[in-house]
Amino acid sequence: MRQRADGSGTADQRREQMLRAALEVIVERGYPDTRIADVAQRAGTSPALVIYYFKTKDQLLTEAIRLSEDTWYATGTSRVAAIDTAAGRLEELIAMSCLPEEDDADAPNTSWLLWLDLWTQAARHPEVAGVRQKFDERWRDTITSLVVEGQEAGEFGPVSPADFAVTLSALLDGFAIQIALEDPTVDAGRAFELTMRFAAGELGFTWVPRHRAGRQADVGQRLAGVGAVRNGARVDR
Amino acid sequence: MRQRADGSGTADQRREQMLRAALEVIVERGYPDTRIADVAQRAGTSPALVIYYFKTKDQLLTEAIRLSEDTWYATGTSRVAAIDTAAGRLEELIAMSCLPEEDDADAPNTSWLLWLDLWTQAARHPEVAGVRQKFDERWRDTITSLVVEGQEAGEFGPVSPADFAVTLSALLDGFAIQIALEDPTVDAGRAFELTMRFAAGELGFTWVPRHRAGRQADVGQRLAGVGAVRNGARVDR
DNA sequence: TCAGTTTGACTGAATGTTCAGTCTAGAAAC
DNA sequence: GTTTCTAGACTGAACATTCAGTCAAACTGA
Repeated sequence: MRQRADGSGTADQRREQMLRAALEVIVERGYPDTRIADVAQRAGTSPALVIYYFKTKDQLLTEAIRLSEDTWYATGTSRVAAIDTAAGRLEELIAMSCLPEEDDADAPNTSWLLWLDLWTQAARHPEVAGVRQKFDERWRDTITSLVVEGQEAGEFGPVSPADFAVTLSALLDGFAIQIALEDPTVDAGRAFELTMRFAAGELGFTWVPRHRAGRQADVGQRLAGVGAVRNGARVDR
Repeated sequence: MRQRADGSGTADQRREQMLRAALEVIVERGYPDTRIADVAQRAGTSPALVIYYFKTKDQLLTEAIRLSEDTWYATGTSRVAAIDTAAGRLEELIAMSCLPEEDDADAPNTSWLLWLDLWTQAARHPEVAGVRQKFDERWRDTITSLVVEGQEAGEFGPVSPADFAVTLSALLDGFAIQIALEDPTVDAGRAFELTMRFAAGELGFTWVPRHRAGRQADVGQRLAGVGAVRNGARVDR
């Protein structure tokens, strides 16, 4: 609403700027070691101002994580919605939790590290637990209805959508850990491939990895072609 | 080696006492919020003594987590070794990461919460990262060789043991999160069942849950019969 | 056997640092 | 002139770690 003299923008912009700063710091230093002073510095303001906007440190961090999850989900599902086959949509869904986003300047790269912090905090802080719970439910629901759609379209076999959703999301979470911790034996590409194989086997559609020798090429392709819809999933049941 | 007058035992016992105390506190308060004073109090000593034994707080906590993982793995695998079919061994392996241990007084219940903390710390502290890395490798190797054994015995079909191990361990980690955070839709029993179904499907053996209506009963059985070997896995390929 | 010495276990009281959150007051917008 | 923002300086509490010793068991040598 208000335009500051120095061009720093409205109060809302100020808030978001701080939230983004907070996210960066959380990813770097971890949730508990994130200091208000760090966030303030990165946002180019004073600690006092940060507290002025967010009553407490916890509120700031919780809101930051919520923002991150929400934007991640929103951009991901919008990409998903543009795909016409259920199998393709599922592939995109899996890609969005395995393969790195192109890091757009205005979309803070949802780091898997953030998830680790989210889980750990959720264990002890009810406030955060609520955020995670909702986020997880939404995620599983998304998978569930995607499966139902695929079944109605005849693309997928008759498995229990709920069971499949629970299992797939667990698998993705597990791989997220490996990716976040940069496990040498499980990089993002392998996680993606194994997950796709699981999904294909379980739901009964055939899937062939596009670039046999090129997981990196796959990632590169994501980075290069923004609008290019991945169409490797072939349905033939 | 030395016996104290008050019966507090040798230095080694002291150390272990502190490590166990540390584990309890970590589970309760979380890794970063664990204070030396807490550990000292629970071990019935002074903060200074804790530092006397473990140079720093980090060393104490890292060692505590290592101890926990090692005893968990050791007791689990010894149970596994007593089973004669590969499918049965696999089931026990899965049970040990899904279903709660009987909480023996001298074996601190490996809480899944500990894993969350382990992962989060591993992300930022190389020392901890090493511990996790080794632990994970060992775990996947265990699964891999179990699969190979099963294949040689003709119990399992011809899947890639390495791929299966990576996928299964990711799935288990993912479920561990849900269990740790007490997700209402994914309790330990359901996680166990879904994981077993995945394993059975993937490896090609048939598996029927023992107590259809009784996941809880299943856990209860574990709690009751210590030596009773679970023998629900039937191989028939 | 026993004074003297060493050594490891242990403690209470500092010390110093790190931070979240407050206070005061000035600048900008309306 | 009043409300909304903003920052610098500050406060108070929490905590890890240090230090300067105490205490008792174990060893040593006569």
